[in-house]
Amino acid sequence: MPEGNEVHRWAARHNAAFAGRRLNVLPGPNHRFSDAHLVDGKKLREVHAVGKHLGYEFGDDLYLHIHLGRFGDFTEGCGPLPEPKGALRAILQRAGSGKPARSVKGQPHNLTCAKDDGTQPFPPEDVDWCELRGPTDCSVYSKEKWQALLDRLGPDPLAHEPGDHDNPQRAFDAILKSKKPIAELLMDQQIISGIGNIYRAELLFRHRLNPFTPGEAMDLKTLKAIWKDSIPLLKAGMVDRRIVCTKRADRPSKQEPAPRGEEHYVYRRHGKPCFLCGEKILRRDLAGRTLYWCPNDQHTTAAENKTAYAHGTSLRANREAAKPGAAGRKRASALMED
DNA sequence: GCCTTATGCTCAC
DNA sequence: TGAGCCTAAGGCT
Repeated sequence: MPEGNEVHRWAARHNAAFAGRRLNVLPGPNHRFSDAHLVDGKKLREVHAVGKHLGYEFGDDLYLHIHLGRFGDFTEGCGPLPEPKGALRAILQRAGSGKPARSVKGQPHNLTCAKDDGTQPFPPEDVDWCELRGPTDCSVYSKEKWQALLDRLGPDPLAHEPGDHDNPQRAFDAILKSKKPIAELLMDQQIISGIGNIYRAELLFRHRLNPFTPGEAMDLKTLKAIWKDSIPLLKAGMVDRRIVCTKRADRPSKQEPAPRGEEHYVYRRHGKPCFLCGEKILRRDLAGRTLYWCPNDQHTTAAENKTAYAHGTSLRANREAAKPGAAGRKRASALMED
């Protein structure tokens, strides 16, 4: 369930564990990874990460493309493979490994993958295999197809190789030309790659921005500040498998690390008081995803606040209510009576 | 056990 | 713009 920070972390770990080695690449028991045989037994050259996409380069024009989507996740282990389960999609395993089995579901890590920072079950050098579950995509690309994907993606705040993906100017230009709200533009992977629903909500709050501001009404200085802020925020993103966006001084507890419930300013805090001003956090659907914001600190208008979901009703009921026409309202009222 | 929700994306209309 | 797909966890009955 990653945003760009976690995808880059997997790339770093899998490079350390698997790059330069021959791998067994196996489909799960549900036959949904029909390309496995194309890369099985081949040597992995390098793992690439751009935005939320992973590319396992096996040479010979073969890139295993993995996109975790909302639900995808890896499990890592050492030694013999565990019993396969139904939802499993793919396994990457060092050819010829055979240590005692240890496994752990995606664990807390920082992007740096420090070996001895206390957050690792074991260092990536000791990882013999990984299992993949629930990805949106797991298929083999040609180099041309991989490159076409890269060309389509906007700059990535976590890009570490000089080139297009580390140059934000393209993103700034696209935003300043658009009439769409900034909250929608920040989620658009063709504009900026790697930002997801948590970071967009939290970045907008950290810069006290009205999420409904049209891109063309933004100013370049603010866009540069958001970009600059996003880099350390994404890098430091994972603490105990949580994305933490609050500054220590802003947390009610003033504690470090952030206690549960104090990781985010607005994300999934609807109905709760803003840490800074006490106003209730609002939420609504925007382009198919839930947007969270503080009406006071983010200077939204009364009309904009009126579009927020009613408290105490389900997301589904609110989505139905937002649909035009009497039928939608009827469905919504039926749901709300539950 | 059912319902809801979730860090995402693609395709058809 | 809406439907569909992917999986797991938590809250509720």
